[in-house]
Amino acid sequence: MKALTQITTMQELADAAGVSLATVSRVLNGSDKVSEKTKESVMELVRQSGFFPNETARTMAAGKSRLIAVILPDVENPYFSRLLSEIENQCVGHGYSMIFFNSKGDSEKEKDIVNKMMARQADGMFIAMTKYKSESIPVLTQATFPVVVMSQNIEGLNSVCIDHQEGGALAARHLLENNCESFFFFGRKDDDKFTGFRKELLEKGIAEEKIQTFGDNDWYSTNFDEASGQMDYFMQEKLSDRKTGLFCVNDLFAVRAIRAAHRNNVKIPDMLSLVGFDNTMICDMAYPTLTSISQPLEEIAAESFNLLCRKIKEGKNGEKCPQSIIFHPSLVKRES
Amino acid sequence: MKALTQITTMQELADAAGVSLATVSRVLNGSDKVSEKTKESVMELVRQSGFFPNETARTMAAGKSRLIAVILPDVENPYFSRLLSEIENQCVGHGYSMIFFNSKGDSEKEKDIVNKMMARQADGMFIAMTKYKSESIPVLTQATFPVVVMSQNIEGLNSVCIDHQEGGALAARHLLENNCESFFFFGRKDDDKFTGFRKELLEKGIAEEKIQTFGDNDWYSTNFDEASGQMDYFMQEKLSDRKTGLFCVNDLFAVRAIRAAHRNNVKIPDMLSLVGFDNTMICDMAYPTLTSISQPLEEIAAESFNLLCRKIKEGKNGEKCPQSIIFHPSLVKRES
DNA sequence: TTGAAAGCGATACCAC
DNA sequence: GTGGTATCGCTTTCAA
Repeated sequence: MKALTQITTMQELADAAGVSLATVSRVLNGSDKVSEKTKESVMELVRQSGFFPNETARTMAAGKSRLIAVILPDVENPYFSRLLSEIENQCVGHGYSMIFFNSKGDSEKEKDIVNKMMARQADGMFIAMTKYKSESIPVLTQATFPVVVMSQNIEGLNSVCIDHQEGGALAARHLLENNCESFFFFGRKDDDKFTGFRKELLEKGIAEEKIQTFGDNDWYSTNFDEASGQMDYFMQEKLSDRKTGLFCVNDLFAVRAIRAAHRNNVKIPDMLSLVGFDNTMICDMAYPTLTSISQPLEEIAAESFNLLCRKIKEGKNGEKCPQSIIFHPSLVKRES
Repeated sequence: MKALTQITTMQELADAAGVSLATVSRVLNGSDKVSEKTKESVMELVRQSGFFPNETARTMAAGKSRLIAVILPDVENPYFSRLLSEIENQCVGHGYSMIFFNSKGDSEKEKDIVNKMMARQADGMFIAMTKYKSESIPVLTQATFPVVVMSQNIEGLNSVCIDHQEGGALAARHLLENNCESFFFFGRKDDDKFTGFRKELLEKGIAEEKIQTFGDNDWYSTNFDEASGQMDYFMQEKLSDRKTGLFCVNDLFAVRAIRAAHRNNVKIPDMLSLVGFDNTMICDMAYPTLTSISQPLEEIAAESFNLLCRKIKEGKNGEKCPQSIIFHPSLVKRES
């Protein structure tokens, strides 16, 4: 007879309980076809021995791993670390474990990860991307598990995100209300945020030439020193006598703008009005505090998780009709 | 005959290659006891079919999962998100996948995670804790895999961290050099940082009553609104005519102090000199920029990983002699 | 309600 | 060098 603490397999537990391996399995999986009596005695033994079923073997036999992969472009961005925290909360709260990857926006890496996760029999995947046309999208579509994209609405894939154009429009409206007369976007021209920003401004009668962009890089990979240089240049060369409005692709860059404003003696919000994006914790840390476009992160995480779970349950059937959930962003006014 | 793209198991691959399952396994695991010729033909088939061996089955058969668990108290703290990023880099770079957990400093959660990870046959674990006497330590010691603690030096466990007392001493010296005459620590009295801070000040002839602490909570769980209130109170009631020095347990709180200083018209660094801890990205975002104690995060991550790998290789033998690696912190002077 | 046994897809030992 | 096969610890039919 084994000592209780030495029980490491269900067979040993079954022997100790005087039942069969199959019965122990049923008890542990909450099957109803077990008599209360045997269920109790088995559970008692489980408690006493502190037995945990081997999850690898479970995965192998059942084909489900209770493992969810999460790919983010950059956890060091407070927006993504917050997102990660919310997702982790959802996963662990629902009995899943989370495998995390930092992609740095590299689509080769993303593809590798998808393969790796298929090999691990992951049940599903969350991914946030930074490119609109990532080469990893086809791979994502053909994964053996459902994928939910959390950054943008991608055709053919389940997506949960905000309406970025609407975010841009909110920023535009705010800058207009603050009497700005020329407008700049720090980020890529093809960013939906800029599309919405520009559209709103044009509709409100702003002249085309009063709307410009700069810092046209992949934002996730731009190093901040370079951005700071661009901001300095902006402060020195681009400001007119009338009030200028600056909308930044994310809060991280907006804070760089604030620093550059200090360096170049540009008064915020007197000469320059500033709007960031993501409404991260750094908005309140900056001086002056940063006005920003807020994403309902908790809802995004929760709905993403619900959607993924639904797709996991649907299995191969549901994979043909990807779903999109679009949230509305909101403006959080602060001092900038 | 299966189509190439349908090959999902090593047996199928073996059939297609006209060799045995065992041979395929040898090829895939880089065994030398395979002729160049068969190795080439198998590899060719692997490439053509895009075959990936099932990692779950590998884990099951070999007993090693190439899975490493990481537990952090709070990814939203930029210090930890940076640490996570470095660790992820190490893990993925060395062929491991990383399962991530946010513990919120809850030792019950930590214990659960250890059990879960044993069930998943994790190869090792990194953990950062916030309590000196966490109840999860005994569980950590008895895990089936090696554990490396990344926040403090804990007896009986592998640890990689900085000398927190030295960090406190650096802060003290800096405040002394800046002519402060009274000294405050925002954080717990029993924090090593304070021990070192206080010791250094006393040695330099500062009177005991000139050294105080406030905000004596578990720092990871304190909500920032509460901290802001405490900072306001501090600014209003605790500053004397002579210059005051404030040392904060981390940068997050130090930034709250800066905000409170603005609100209460306290000039930094004229009336108040401020030192944070961790030297996170927010030091450069604050205004004035924040002087902080820096931890060599990249080295900490790299050495932690090396240590963990060594312990994994040693197996059951090496687990009896836990190792500690202590780094030196450094002061990064900025405007505060 | 219970038990026996067939997988799940690899690894690694033992023959040849 | 190569192949056959026991094995890892569980889930899940199928019978009883």
